[in-house]
Amino acid sequence: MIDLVQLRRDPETVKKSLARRGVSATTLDELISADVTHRSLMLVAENLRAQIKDLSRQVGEARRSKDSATADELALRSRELGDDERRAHETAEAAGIDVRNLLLDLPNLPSPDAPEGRDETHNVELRQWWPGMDDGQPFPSFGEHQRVAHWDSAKELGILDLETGAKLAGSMFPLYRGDGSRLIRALGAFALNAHADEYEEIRPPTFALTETMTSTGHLPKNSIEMYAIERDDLWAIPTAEVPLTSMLRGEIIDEQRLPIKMTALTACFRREAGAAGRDTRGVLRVHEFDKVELFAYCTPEQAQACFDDVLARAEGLLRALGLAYRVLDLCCGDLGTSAKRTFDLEVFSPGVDRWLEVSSVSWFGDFQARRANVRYRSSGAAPTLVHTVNGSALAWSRIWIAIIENYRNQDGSITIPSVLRPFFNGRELLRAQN
RNA sequence: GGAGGGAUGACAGAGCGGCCGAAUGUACCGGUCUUGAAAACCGGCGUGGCGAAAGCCACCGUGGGUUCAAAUCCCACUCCCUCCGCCA
Repeated sequence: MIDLVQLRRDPETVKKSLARRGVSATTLDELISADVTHRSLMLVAENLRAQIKDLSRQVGEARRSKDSATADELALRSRELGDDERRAHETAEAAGIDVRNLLLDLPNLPSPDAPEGRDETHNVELRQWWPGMDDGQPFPSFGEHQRVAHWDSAKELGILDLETGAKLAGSMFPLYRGDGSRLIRALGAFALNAHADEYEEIRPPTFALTETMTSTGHLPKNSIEMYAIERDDLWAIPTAEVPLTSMLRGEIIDEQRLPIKMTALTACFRREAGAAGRDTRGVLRVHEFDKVELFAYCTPEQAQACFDDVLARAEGLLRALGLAYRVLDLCCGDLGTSAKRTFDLEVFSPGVDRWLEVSSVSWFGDFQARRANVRYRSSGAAPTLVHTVNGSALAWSRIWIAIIENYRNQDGSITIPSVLRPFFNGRELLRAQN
């Protein structure tokens, strides 16, 4: 949620900033006038309320001094005002809901540093990295044995069973088996271990209440993207960002505690409505996948350092896994609703012959904190909204693809990246199993 | 699932339907005293909205209701605690 006070004080700046992401000035003018209406209606209602309270106070005084004639008369007047007050209050409240709805619809102001652009074609590639690059080697050229899509090679190895997954939960719910399953587990454990030095490990609930989803901004807008368990008013989380952002909802944090850094490995659920058919072969796009998330609540001053740290950790994992990747600076038009700045990490996978998004690192400013009402206080000062930063490190279903495809050998076996071998009892190869 | 108890400011903990936005204690901030600290004493100390300010309004788990007037009465719900049952 953007800052309404800022919009009031400096509408031009807000308009200019949001125009970069395609929000029209008319939309903002609408909000501004709704806000004016709301405030004037509120003033009317509050004045009536003040009069009623004053009269009621006088009734009490009259009663105490046994002047019941005056008391009755005052009570009657107050009662008459009551009907007006109720109506005024309802009108004002409705106007307030209008304002809130308009406000909830608006995306965050992009960072001044975010590149211009309407859609993903305008994203800026900042850099690439690949194994051996630091020693002057060129981008890897891949052999024919690596040009095999994972849906073929993994099936051959017996580590991915999409048919059985579909039998259990429908299409796009993958079932990994044997070493395929173990590889997923290894990746999650590897990442959590890597982050545990500075980030508190959290294992949150996989489901969240409507109230929680709303405070993170996932509801009401994105409801078709999420799985719901209506009977219990629960939603399957699309990312650990949801529970982590809400952990300190409504609280005022002592500045000394910031930054608060957390990491969590959870399943993530996405309905991918409308995505069927495109880029969905194998496990390119699935309804359920595991992801390790990094998250920080921080002061505005700490935000840049936190952002850099999350990005560095995500990149660090990719380097440790020996996978070629690139970093994209998302343009204004491609930013998620809540983000001010986002860097995506994409890994190259030769079998499907494309870059796969495996991480998204975002700085949200106080946008999420305003809705979730998370603030901090530095000694004596008024509470201030925190900033939030988060990023995946990493989303495993696509890393899994990249490993299966990049590390495929001529005989069809897969070389296990060295950092993962401890999770395979030291084994180096992943072979066909029966 | 059954029975009972509870939910008030950072924490603890009062609060006959009417000067209660809320006693008191602790913590915290400022000051006096002190070489310094502690103690003692004095003062301050919730959040949000509107407003230039004075001030007004809202908030005592949540949502309704009764009343001229609700933290206080009524109803529903949520959460927590204790006991019983069931069970990874």
